[in-house]
Amino acid sequence: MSESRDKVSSKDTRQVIMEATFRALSEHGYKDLRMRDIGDEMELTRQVIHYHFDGKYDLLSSFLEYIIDQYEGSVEVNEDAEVRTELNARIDQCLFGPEFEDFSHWERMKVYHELYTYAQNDGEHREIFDDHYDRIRGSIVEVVEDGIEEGTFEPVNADRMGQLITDVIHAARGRRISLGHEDAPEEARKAIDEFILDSLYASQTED
Amino acid sequence: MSESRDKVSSKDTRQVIMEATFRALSEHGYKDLRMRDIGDEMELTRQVIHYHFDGKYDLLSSFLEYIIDQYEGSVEVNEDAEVRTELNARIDQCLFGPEFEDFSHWERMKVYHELYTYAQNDGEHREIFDDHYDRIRGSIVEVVEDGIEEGTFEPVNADRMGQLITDVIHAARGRRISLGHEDAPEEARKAIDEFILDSLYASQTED
DNA sequence: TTAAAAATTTACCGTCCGGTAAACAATGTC
DNA sequence: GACATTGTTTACCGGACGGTAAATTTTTAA
Repeated sequence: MSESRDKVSSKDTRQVIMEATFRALSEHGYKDLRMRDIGDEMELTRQVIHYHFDGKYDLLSSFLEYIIDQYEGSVEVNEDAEVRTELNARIDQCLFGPEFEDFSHWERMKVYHELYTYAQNDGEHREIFDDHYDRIRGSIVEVVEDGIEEGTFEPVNADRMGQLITDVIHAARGRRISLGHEDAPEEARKAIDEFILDSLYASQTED
Repeated sequence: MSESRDKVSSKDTRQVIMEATFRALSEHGYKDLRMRDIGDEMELTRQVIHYHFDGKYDLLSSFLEYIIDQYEGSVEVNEDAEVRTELNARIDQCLFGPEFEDFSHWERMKVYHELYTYAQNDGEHREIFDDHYDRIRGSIVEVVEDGIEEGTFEPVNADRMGQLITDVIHAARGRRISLGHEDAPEEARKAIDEFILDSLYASQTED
């Protein structure tokens, strides 16, 4: 019984630090984040961070992977579902988060988006995000391609279509987060339905 | 002859500081911007900034308005043009910048986008950006409404359509800037044409 | 020409922040 | 139970950064 009891020793500490970093980041923002702020969010002292991570930059890099993993882990795919249903499901997951309103979801997205934007100034972080973005877009493109192959969707340029949908999702989330437009995701959902997806269903009866 | 000669006294200094701030911001990023960096970008000493602005925050707030004014000033409207042409022109301006490749355009957009994202942590800056975003979206919605009124466009929800286009533009620019996807604006342009604008032209012959 | 006002520079300071070293506690091992 | 290893805390430092005060130059107004 080396773990899961009162003392959290070793591996769990990194997890504790990650969560504390999340809270600190979400309160102070990337620019004003101090190691001290992270320390204030945990029961341990801030110096313990230096034992587990090689300085502030290393910590933030690890955190970046941590929060991206959480994002991707929350997107569940269902290969067997009908393509129209599955496409809608994936769009909804990206726009509204996993299942019934998780209260921390938008807080996480806020931090995620801030890190995303700051990554433009750091080659390493930028690459991590680029790969991640690729996977998210890929999960949309995938369904579009499947739909085209089986003849359910019009034979459009799947990459371009997937990219467009991903962009709209991204922008709507960013608008909700940065400008406080609470209805942005819902409105984006409607716009996608009314103005974009019809290009996929063109030859069919709309319902 | 109080100005416009060798000595730049008074009003011009603020302009010099703004441009120096732009360069410093574009080199170091918002997070790592030091007053010293701005000083290094001008011929004057960094302390002169404190004479013209009330500290770092005041400087950045002024800079925010400065760069937004530049953005909006670069968008030219033509009320007389045919609505389809005018809509395309405005989309292009937002996506590619004013006229033939201005080399500083994307550098300015990079700074603009970074400030935009950081604004989420500052109520005052956030409001400035929100108003600005409203005006940009408005300039798109406007054309769509005109087109619907004169019967050139389908009677869609103009606000939703304008918002969608604005979102796509914003996302594509962000992707080019943050992830280095050089072709994002061009691809977005094609996607808008192929998958979105057709909802406006539905009853007409496509060309 | 000269004195006041405005603008800029030089020199300097207090504080804040990331990081480290050494002391201390807990855990595992024989 | 001793002792090495790992993990955490306490105490502290050096440098960096924003800001200021006073000296200096430039401009404006008589």
